[in-house]
Amino acid sequence: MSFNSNKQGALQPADRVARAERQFRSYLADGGLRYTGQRRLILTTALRSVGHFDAEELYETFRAGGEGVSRATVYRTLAHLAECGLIKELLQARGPAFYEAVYGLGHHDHMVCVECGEAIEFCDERIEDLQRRICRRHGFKPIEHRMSIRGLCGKCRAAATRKGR
Amino acid sequence: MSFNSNKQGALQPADRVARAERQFRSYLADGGLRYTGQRRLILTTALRSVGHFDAEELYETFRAGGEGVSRATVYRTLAHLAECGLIKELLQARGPAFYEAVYGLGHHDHMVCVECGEAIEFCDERIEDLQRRICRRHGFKPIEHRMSIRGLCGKCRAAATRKGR
DNA sequence: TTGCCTGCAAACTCTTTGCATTTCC
DNA sequence: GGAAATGCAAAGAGTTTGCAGGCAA
Repeated sequence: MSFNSNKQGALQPADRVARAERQFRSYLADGGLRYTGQRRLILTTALRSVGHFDAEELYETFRAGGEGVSRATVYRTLAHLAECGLIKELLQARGPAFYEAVYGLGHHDHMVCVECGEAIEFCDERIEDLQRRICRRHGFKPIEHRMSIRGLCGKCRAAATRKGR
Repeated sequence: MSFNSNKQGALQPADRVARAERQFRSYLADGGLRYTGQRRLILTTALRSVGHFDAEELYETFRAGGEGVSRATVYRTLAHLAECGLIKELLQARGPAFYEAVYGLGHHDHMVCVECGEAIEFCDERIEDLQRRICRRHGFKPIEHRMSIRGLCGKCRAAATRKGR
């Protein structure tokens, strides 16, 4: 929400940004892409951010600071940063909202295959218990929780192996 | 994805739908709302659904079946069903996508306060380990996971208690 | 008969895209 | 000099909303 200049000495001050910058350049170079001023600005601002942020906040920060970066560039660059693992989209949810009937059925979590989209349901009481404990420790009163694991299901995994690699 | 008529004898056939119907009517009555034909149709179709579905699929099912229910009504009714707990929105994410910088910082999950929006980060290695085991058991190869617990943070919880109740 | 509900279409929010122009290497 | 990036504005997807007429209680 706020993009400060990191004046209040954190653990890894500018060093973390410098390393991230190197990683980003390397990622870009691998794809024949360029490291432009806008990309550097977005990278450093995102990395210095405190807590969570969205594209619009970032865009407004630049506008307010007189640094011209268009909304489109912010979106395009965030996608790159997420792809190379420097930032992460919380609760990634592209496309329409999905529902499922839960009445009369027990609680469960999901494993979703990134290849075929299949959703495997599971429920582990030990995990549920640990979650409750963590909440208690933080004085947090849970209302509900969601857990989803993205990955490759058995079938797609086998198929991928068969195709070599 | 498919809304069959539940011909292949499940565990609780029409009974579950009947009970859910009662709960929905009660929820509606409490709010001075009405139980219309469209709402019944949406409720029963959603409850008989196999797996996950979205608003558009539901809408298309009605259109294909010659039952006229508008898109707007589907959206409005799904919100009601979710509010009274008969269905659940997977990965609820309204509004813009949120990001956070992760480079150089460890993995963690979130507790998000529904009142003030504060996000508390945590990480529990035992949970992580259990997740890996569950994946292995299902032949699933995890790429990443997300876990978030929605509830009331300590401060908001105390504030709510103070206000009576 | 009283409003809540519906359908329609327009509005809205967030994000992506096409295109002309600029920039980087 | 040529590919890639940018900015702009328009398009796109998904969802919500205003309003006139319909319908449950």
